[in-house]
Amino acid sequence: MVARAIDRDPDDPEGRLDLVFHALANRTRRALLARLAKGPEMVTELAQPFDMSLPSVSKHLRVLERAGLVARAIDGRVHLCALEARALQEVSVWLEHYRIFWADTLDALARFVENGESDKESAIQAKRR
Amino acid sequence: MVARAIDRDPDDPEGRLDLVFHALANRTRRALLARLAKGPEMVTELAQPFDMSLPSVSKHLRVLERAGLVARAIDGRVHLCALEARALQEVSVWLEHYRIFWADTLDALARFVENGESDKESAIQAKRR
DNA sequence: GCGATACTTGCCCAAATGGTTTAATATTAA
DNA sequence: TTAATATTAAACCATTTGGGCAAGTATCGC
Repeated sequence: MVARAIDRDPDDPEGRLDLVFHALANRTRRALLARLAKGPEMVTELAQPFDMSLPSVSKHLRVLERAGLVARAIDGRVHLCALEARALQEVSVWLEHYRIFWADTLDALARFVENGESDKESAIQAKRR
Repeated sequence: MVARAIDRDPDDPEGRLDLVFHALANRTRRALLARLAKGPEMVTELAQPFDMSLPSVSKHLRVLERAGLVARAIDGRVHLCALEARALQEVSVWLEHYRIFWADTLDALARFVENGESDKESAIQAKRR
């Protein structure tokens, strides 16, 4: 009844965002990405630090792969996984539309800190806007 | 068996990321955010464009609220909802750690476009790195 | 060939998700 | 006071998720 991730058209930007955000909404998968940020790794090595069975990690990797966050190079029996930033960049583009909503607040809060509370009113003002 | 969203410690950054990414992993909720980016709205107005029952939209709003993406001001029987950017900013901070992984590729591709293919090799090089 | 190694697949299970409909609650207006 | 409005709550349902284990499939080294 609910559209499954696997049914989503990969050419549909909303569908890709569904896949990417879903993939990121799990701390094991985010930890895998953090690991891959240091360089490519094979599946067994990736799974090693997790208190979890290998098949579970394998499934998490597949979710990341389908989201375009991980690329896989199969070399014999070893699957080498690497971070694929394209999908993260799509998230960044999406986020950009909302940046205006916190930029002002941050600027004002930064001034507030720098000026030692003297700019408190404008900080609150910015937050309310 | 699996940790539920509601069980997550809101002071735990990973838990907050779980909540935010999960909230964003649904196109109805992203559409609600896009709507709220134009200004605060009451629940009924927010729900109006969606081919979905009001209680469903109400639940989506609660998910967004728990993730810190939406703030609610109750005025009589009307609940006014507003975009709350704090949580999106956390996503931005998280994403920042990975920016380096696509910045190079983008720079090289930009040069590639500017130089009319003359820089093709370095673009591919950057992509491979 | 044959065992060890590196993975994936398939099946099971409890819990979460996303939707529905029907109440319930609270506030406003007539 | 009574009816309409705005919204949530509760109960229900199908599907997805995330975990486990056991079995399958390649591939490598001897």
